[in-house]
Amino acid sequence: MHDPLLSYPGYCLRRANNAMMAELGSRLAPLEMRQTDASALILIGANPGVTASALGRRIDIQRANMVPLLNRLEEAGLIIRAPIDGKSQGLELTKEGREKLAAVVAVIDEFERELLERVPPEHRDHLLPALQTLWR
Amino acid sequence: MHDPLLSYPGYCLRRANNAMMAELGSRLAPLEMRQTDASALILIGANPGVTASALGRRIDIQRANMVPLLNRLEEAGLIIRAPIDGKSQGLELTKEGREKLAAVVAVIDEFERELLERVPPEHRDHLLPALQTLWR
DNA sequence: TATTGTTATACTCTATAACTATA
DNA sequence: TATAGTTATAGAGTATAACAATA
Repeated sequence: MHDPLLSYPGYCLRRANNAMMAELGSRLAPLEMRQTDASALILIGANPGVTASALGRRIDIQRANMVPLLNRLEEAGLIIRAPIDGKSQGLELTKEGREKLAAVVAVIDEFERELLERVPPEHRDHLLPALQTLWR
Repeated sequence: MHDPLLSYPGYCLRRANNAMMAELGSRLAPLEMRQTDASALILIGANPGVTASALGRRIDIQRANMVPLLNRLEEAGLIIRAPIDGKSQGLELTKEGREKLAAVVAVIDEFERELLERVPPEHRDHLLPALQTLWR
């Protein structure tokens, strides 16, 4: 079949994203983590005390949609919500959260390593900087 | 805020995809086209007589989900379903479909051009081949 | 007055299962 | 027996509007 779509970077970006995110999702599933859960866990680990609002802005998730995400992490015993003032809460990892974070990072590091290995060596180092210019 | 996610190609792939697809979606909206509609229209135009099943396999959309998509295109007068045998239908563009296709391709070509322009010249030619290896 | 956290809700996209009819 | 087209449905993910309480 003739496929003009293959010459479109945007189309290939979408297909590559779909394929890679499906793969990552299936690797995180045994840890009972979604991709957004993993992103949040990593950022809370790197920024203890961050608020839900600031975290949502960083990973581009609406405030309203942060609520079920953080509820999930809290109910799993991975984070606590510590009041900062009467309005804000600082998010912190629990001991279980730090252990889960280590497991998540191990999965993601392996995933990212294999992702880059799929890219031919002559293109490999260009991928990350190219992608970063498309949204930052 | 410290953000370890920025060093992950997979994460940047997702963010780049979200940003670019949101942009493309907003450019296709005035044409009353979704991205999958546009992909289907392009492939039907390039492969007259293709079946719904073959088209779905090519653009990775389940058979079941092709139905509302093709209904949309047919009700908009853009395609016809021409029986091949008692089981299959060949998809064809109508005159309106060919006109819509031209408009869609114009929008996408401009979008793709601007996408590539955002990528620094030293990385630009590496993007498409790198992305293609991630799903083909 | 702007921001935080929250609730409720709707919409899109996608996945799955099942069915009929035909190759 | 495998495939094409279809229907119905359920689950994610996300977007929007509104609210109370606080900075």
